[in-house]
Amino acid sequence: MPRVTSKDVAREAGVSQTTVSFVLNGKDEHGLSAETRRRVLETAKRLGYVPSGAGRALRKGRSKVVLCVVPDFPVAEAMEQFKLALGRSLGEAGYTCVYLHHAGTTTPLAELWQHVQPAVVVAFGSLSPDDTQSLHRAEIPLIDGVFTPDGTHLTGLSQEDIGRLQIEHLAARGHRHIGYAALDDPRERPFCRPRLRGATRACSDLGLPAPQVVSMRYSRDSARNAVAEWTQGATPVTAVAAFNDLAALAVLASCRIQHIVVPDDLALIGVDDLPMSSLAVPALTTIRMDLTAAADNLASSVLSTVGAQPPTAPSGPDAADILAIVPRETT
Amino acid sequence: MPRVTSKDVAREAGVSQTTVSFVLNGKDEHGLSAETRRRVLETAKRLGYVPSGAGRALRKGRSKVVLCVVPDFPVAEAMEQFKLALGRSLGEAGYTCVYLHHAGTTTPLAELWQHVQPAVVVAFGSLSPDDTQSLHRAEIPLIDGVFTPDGTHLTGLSQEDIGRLQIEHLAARGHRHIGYAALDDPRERPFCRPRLRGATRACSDLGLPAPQVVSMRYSRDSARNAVAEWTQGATPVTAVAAFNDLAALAVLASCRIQHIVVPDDLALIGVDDLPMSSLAVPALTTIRMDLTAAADNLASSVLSTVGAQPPTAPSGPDAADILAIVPRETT
DNA sequence: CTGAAAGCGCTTACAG
DNA sequence: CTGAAAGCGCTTACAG
Repeated sequence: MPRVTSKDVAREAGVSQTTVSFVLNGKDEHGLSAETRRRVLETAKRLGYVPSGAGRALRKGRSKVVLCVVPDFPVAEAMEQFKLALGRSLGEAGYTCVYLHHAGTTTPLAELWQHVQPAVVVAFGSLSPDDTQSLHRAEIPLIDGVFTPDGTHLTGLSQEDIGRLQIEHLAARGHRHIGYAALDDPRERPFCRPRLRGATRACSDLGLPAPQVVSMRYSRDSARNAVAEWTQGATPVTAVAAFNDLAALAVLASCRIQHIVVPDDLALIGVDDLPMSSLAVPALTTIRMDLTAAADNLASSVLSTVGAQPPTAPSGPDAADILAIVPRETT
Repeated sequence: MPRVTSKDVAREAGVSQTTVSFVLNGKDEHGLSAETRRRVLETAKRLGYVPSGAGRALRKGRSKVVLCVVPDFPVAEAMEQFKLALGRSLGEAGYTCVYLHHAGTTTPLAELWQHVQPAVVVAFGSLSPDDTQSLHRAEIPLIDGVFTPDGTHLTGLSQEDIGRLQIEHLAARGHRHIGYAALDDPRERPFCRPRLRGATRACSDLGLPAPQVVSMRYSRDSARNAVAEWTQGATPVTAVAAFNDLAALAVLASCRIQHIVVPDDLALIGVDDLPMSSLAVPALTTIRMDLTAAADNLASSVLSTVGAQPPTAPSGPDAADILAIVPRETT
């Protein structure tokens, strides 16, 4: 059963291929009669016509694919929700949103652009200068650094605000000497650094001493050392903001082993609201992100980049709505 | 800067477009001279020629894209590793591996096939009958149910073996009355059921009573009830195999609240080896999967489906190598 | 207001 | 052993 082409629709509707194309692509300026328009639409639907991506891409030099490049970063479970939401929004606008997982040395990305000819590339994390340049040469628009501080306006999701929110929560509970659990993993750095910066600024704004930063890994030893640093200094810390829930959970486990009572001896707040966090004993206070809202914001940015939508003012939910404290037992 | 086409290569190398195509696609049967071949290859490289995906797709009706459809299932962190490995293997064979996150009611998948014209569709989880049929009509090969029991030969990853391994480990530690923590989430069912089946069969093979199955959710209450069921019956259970680490961690937290000593009162084994599992107190015994090996196996299946590789006997690492017990403190 | 025709870059059946 | 030509399905400049 051969594929239904626009030629078939044209013949069946008794018009030319040109007219079919105009109708289907909403080229109003040609002033098609309402009747012609209706008939074409009806015929296309009746025949189950689906335009050929290859045909269009070949002709226009650009496909209707939005290529999202995901680097090797430790994705939160929540990221899946983000992908679903982004795919839905873009799908409604006629774009197919597709993910490429790229850890450095696969095929050079450069080849890929030409191979796939995406309408736009969305890079989570940051692309290498080489890749950026090759994209530029291919005249493919790039939306870069979605989750970095520079990308805040794209999603409404501010990494800095996350750190700030943690500090504000702890300060509101009366804490003045606060520790920060940073993560010693290069893949996390793009997230960790801005969060820490936000925390540091919040301390400064609130007149608190800067947070006592300890860099740790996901291991018991590492968490133990971190706790020791926080509790055994001259001015021990009474609360810790952790880069994420996993780090917080490591700290929590370590406290238990060392008989440090949470939250009385040490309060604790994470980020992510992992399923595990509500199960921990005591249950972990954390920050939840509404990634669906963030994805919808990103979809708007993407669509305005490809000209499928007028550039919107950042009207969507702003950071205040995207981030929410989930107060539990560790603070 | 206009794109380099095969015509450019032909002109530059002093041959016809036909010859360029033959050389680049390895059509040996035409008996091209070694010299011509060399010159074309050299020229293509020098000009930085990348074939147009759109051109080829339009001509052949099929692109060099492998489309992986991921349903809305709670992905383990480890899945990322799988994606990276699959992308690398397929990339080496000239295919671009791309992921579509599809939660039911986005654009009907049917449209997508025609839009993107993938060489093959790989479905994690199972596709709806409608989607399967539309794929069939479009004559696009489908590799379905990658992580279901039916897909075991594709990856070498057997869900049943996971359950079996858990039971064997517990039995070797002397446990005879074993509980199974199943998960009350439809999205997990494709994984949970076969794992449970494997566990049940292993018990039967070992002459043990069938596992006492309790279905739970990721919540404290739910875990508490589960533990109560296991410990307060006529013949209490001395060990629990959990569907995954998260369920095991919920049980572990619940044991702690109820002063049930793990592993002395109740032994516990999970699946996944989450980062969190080594941090728990006591640290969780679990099963780790080598998803890189599984991905390489899948890549072979995919390539042989598209005819890019002779069908391989399942030569890769088999289940025994893909699954490994990680013994820790809970057993 | 609508249509005929060209051309995007590729592959391949056919002709030399 | 190699090349000229057709055609995949689309969009759009141009002509009526």
